Amino acid sequence: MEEQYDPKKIEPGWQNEWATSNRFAANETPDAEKYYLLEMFPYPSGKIHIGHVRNYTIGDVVARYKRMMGFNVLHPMGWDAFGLPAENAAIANNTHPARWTRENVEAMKKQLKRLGFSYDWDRELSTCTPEYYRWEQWLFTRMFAKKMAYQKESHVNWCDSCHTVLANEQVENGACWRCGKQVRQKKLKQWFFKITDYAEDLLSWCEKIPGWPEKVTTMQKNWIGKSVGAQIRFPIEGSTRVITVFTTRPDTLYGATFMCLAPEHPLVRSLSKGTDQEEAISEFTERMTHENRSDRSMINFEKEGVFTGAFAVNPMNGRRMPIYTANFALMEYGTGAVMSVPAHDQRDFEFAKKYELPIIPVIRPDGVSIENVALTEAYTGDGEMINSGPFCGLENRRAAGEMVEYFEKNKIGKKTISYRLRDWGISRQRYWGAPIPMIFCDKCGPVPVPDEDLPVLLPEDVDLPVGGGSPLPNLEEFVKTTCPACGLPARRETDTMDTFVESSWYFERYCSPGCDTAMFEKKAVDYWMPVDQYIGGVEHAVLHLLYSRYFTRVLHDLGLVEFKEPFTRLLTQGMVCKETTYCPEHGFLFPEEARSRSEKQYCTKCGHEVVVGRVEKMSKSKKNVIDPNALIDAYGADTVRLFCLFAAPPERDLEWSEQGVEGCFRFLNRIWRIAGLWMPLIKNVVPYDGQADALLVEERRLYVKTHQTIQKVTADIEQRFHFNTAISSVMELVNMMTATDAKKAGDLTCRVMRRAMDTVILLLSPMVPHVAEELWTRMGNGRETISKIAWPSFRDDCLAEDAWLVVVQVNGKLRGRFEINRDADDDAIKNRAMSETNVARFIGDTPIKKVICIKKKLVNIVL
RNA sequence: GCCUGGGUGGCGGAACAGGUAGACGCAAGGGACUUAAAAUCCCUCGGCCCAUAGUGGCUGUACGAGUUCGAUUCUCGUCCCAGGCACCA
Repeated sequence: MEEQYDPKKIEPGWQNEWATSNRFAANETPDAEKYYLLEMFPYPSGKIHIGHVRNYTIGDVVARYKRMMGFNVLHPMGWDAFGLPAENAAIANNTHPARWTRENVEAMKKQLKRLGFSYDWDRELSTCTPEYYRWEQWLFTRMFAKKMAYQKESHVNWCDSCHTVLANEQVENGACWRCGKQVRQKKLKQWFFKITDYAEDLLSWCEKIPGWPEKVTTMQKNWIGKSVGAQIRFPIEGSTRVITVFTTRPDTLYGATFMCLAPEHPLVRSLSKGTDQEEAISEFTERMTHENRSDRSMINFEKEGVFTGAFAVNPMNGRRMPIYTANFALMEYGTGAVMSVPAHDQRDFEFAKKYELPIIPVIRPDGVSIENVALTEAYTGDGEMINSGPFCGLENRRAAGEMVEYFEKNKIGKKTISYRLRDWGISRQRYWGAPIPMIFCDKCGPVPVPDEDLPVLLPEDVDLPVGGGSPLPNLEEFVKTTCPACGLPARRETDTMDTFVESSWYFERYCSPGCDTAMFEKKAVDYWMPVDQYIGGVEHAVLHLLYSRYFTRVLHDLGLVEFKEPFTRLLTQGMVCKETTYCPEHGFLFPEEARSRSEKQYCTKCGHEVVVGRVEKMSKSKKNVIDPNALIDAYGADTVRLFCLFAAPPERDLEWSEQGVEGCFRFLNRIWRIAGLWMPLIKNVVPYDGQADALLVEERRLYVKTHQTIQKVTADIEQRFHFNTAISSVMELVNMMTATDAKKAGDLTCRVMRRAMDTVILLLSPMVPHVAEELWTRMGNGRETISKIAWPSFRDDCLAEDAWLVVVQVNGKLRGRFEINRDADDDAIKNRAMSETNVARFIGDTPIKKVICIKKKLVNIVL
């Protein structure tokens, strides 16, 4: 095997081999233990980016490893194919979203195949096909029947640039998650999924999915935002009506001195009617509706409010509490009304200072008197109740409980739990999505499309409006229909579903992707689900992952699946980053636009010195991207895969380094060379498999190292997916092999060498499958694919080296080291330690207090 | 402000259960081979100190304390960085 390592020559052949033999097709085999490995499917943007490569490489290693471990592995891939970019691209390129999407899928599939991922392509699915969204529509009608899908008019997040509404989760810092434009409030009638019904269940199960990173479950918990408190009813002076507030601090009720209502609160206008505040209120609420929500939620937003002219009565002490409307009160949370306790809430405190409202402390910190001290900020801690009638003197937390009991007895209020989570708004005023299968009839109201009329096909013969927005409302033949209930003319819903709906059940669809009688075959889902290992970016922590958990519960309660949690284990891989280069004149530069000269870099356009900026997430705008295709051309898929795994552990950010890639390429070359060098000697030799003791020193070292490496690599993959350290240990083994002289090798050495060589190839095969297959075959193992070979196992009796290296400390400081036979006892080790010259020097005449001896490791002599 | 991570050589990163800090790789420097270069191979590589150059000494894992025979690892406090949430009553 004199030829050089040339990935171009070997990779396509193996990819072809895997494809034609349908090697990675998965079947339900009840007696085999299943393993469902899933990576988040991509949006077909047209090109695989390096983040995908990393994500899918990690997944592929696990899939291939689990197969070698004997699992029946399901490893599918598909396309999250509905979505806005297709519409924008279609307008820009004068094509159709369907065509644009189809072409992108083809291009990306080709790229994925070039990377050698072991997918079961028979299960490929695309969410924009009627075969897929038909069942989503079917589910929608079932959810409608259960009132799990409902319509309501409300203030929604509207993105002007995307011409559509967004769910709360899809607004980041007041901006659209997709395009980054500021979102504004708009009143619209929309379809919602009642995710709030599952708030408690979703929250409590966060504790029951230990295979998820704590970071993600914490983010979900925060998003759900459970608060335990009470609802309290306040009578309105001179009225029979009451205002109900939600508070987490019922213990502070005696300190409530005023009240704030959200500007949208229905009582605001009616209370002010006829008072001299009417005009001011009207002006204020009008202004607030124009104020966009993102501005209103800015931290430095000035607290502002207007007196309504009315008063509420504190049910405990009869205090008159002026009712305000305030910009910080949110209609969507709690009851839209707040009892304000300025002494114990910082926000209320600031408001009270501004409008000169009374501040009455009702809790004092232990042993501190605050009654007659002017407060500079609210006291939010615990303490002893004061100014609180019969509750004075109690510890405030206890008082809270007793007061809630009192409320319930006297019908003043009750214990209540509030969640931050809102229902999931799924209507999108866009074309390229799954039509919502509803019909509006003047007589019957909203009527679901009957099963036999599903799917409601998305019409393909349309012209997209150039300014954006959906063509569907103007498409007569789509809109006009008849009511399935009464047969009279009716109108079709023209909104489409949020694309996060498709991705909330695709993992179930993979189990039986061709099923045309149901969403999925129950038998297949029962076998494969839940997903054993899910891998993807952390950016979906509260979007896709929360929606998917919710959907699984819906399916569970419809009796369609047996489980509640779709993903048993979750790995969120870090971003791929690269250093940026910036020219003061030309902005960010591509690497090839900077020339280096004497340690510094200069812009090729203007000669300015270039600022080598910080390492940042790869993005087109920063010009620090790299193209996977070009990399594969230069180094081959195996090198690209290897680098993605070697440069950092998967959950951490990965810093891209061209030189690092080069290093990985060199490593594969080195293996190729050693294999070539030893091939004539070991090709027809039986790998050594006996005891280590029967070998000579050098052979034994290599043999033991081989077994140690198997142990280490197995543990690294099994326990933590730390492929970087797994690869390091294989490198160590290879280094030892390099040091073995082929010219002096006897029969036994060759057999040990063959064992080492086989081990290296097998251990690396999930990571660099092409070169592994090639070497495996060339070693004379036939053209049997390597993934059918079992993962190597190690012998416990071959892990121990002949001698232990023991280090000696005196008073905890390292003073010497020696090797000693592995069956030496403690006394022998201690004696040997004391006799070390350098050690003896430090002991001198000082009496020894204590000697600590850790077998195989160290001796510490304490003076 | 709150919640999660994280801070180790010139760089990416190791150290599994409190026991040799810096595995493995990159970069750098030196050498071998070569007419030369590339490739390859070998050596050195945290900092400082020493007439003894060693199996040498001191110091070193953001900073300051503590527990321990021994701390990158455990505890407390401080600083910095990244991500998430943020007027949620």
